[in-house]
Amino acid sequence: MDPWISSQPSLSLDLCVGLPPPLSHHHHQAPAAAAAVAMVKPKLQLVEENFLQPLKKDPEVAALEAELQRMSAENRQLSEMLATVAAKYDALRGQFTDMVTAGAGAGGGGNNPSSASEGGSASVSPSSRKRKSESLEGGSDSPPPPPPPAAQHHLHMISGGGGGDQMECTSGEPCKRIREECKPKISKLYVHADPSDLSLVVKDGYQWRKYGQKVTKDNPCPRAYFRCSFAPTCPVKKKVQRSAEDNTILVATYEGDHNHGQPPAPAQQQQPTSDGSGKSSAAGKPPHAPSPSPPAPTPPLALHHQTEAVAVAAGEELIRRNLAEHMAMTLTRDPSFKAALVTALSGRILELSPTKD
DNA sequence: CGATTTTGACCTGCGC
DNA sequence: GCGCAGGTCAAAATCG
Repeated sequence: MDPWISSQPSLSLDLCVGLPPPLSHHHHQAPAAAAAVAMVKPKLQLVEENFLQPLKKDPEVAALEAELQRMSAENRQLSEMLATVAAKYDALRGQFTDMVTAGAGAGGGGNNPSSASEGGSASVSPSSRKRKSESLEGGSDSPPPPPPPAAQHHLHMISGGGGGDQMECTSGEPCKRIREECKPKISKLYVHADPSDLSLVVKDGYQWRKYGQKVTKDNPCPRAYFRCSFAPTCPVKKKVQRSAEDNTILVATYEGDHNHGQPPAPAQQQQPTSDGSGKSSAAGKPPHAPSPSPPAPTPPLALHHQTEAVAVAAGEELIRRNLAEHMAMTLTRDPSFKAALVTALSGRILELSPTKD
């Protein structure tokens, strides 16, 4: 089992009913899970407020303690269930990793069926972008683009390295080769998204402005084109498209390099805005910033020169976040879990109700 | 009313 | 040269 899971406060199912809430720092670790659990939080707070009041009678205290013990037992049960689920997930993840590794070894770079089309389009776009770059920025020899500091539930991140593995052209076409070399670095993110969520929004901490959408040939799902709107001169572009094979996977392709720091709004809360409207959910724009603290001293710029190993490490972190959110969503969507929770809480509320005596 | 999204038209590169 | 497909533009629509 993944030790990380058991260390996550928001995943330990430690509801702490009746106790001062350990509202600690898990916002930084598993914001999505915290957000999901927040659905039941108001009820908990209601209970807590009553519980923190001076206790009236000893029998009542005894009853509450008994109830607390019962809840604790239930909590332990749920924790065990979670451990089992996590173990199964770990096994599946191992299998998935093996499959990906095997696929990469055989395909030589194309580990995703959709990556063929992505790569194909990427090989076309630079030329058109080149003509633009001639007029816009005078040959920015900016460093290779960074994998953006993704703060969402990413499944996989691949730092494409526009210069690296895509330079396999041996047909001896100098012009083509030069074009390839001028190509901005491309990195891909594989993001797990709710299939019902029709919006092609990948919240990665940056502000994006959508400037186009296109249905591509080999994928019925439209591809959305985004531009970094935080800085007018930022050359970074992003393409987001659902995987043709798995509708729950969003493939985000980043091109270019941010020439600015990360916007102040952290992409921490990834409330699944699965309203399908895709309207007011500005692309990549976090709904609101929970902490008014100023932006960190431009971590993205620091990340720009990270090695691929770091990118992989970030991918691991993202996988964990993804797991956290997925589990939280699964739990909160489980009717039996909700029913049990509501039963326990309503019983407690009735017990503490002033109209009781 | 300004910012953002939508969407059809246009441009460009590539393969045949 | 032609057609196709991807990428971008820009006017209209929409939202806060």
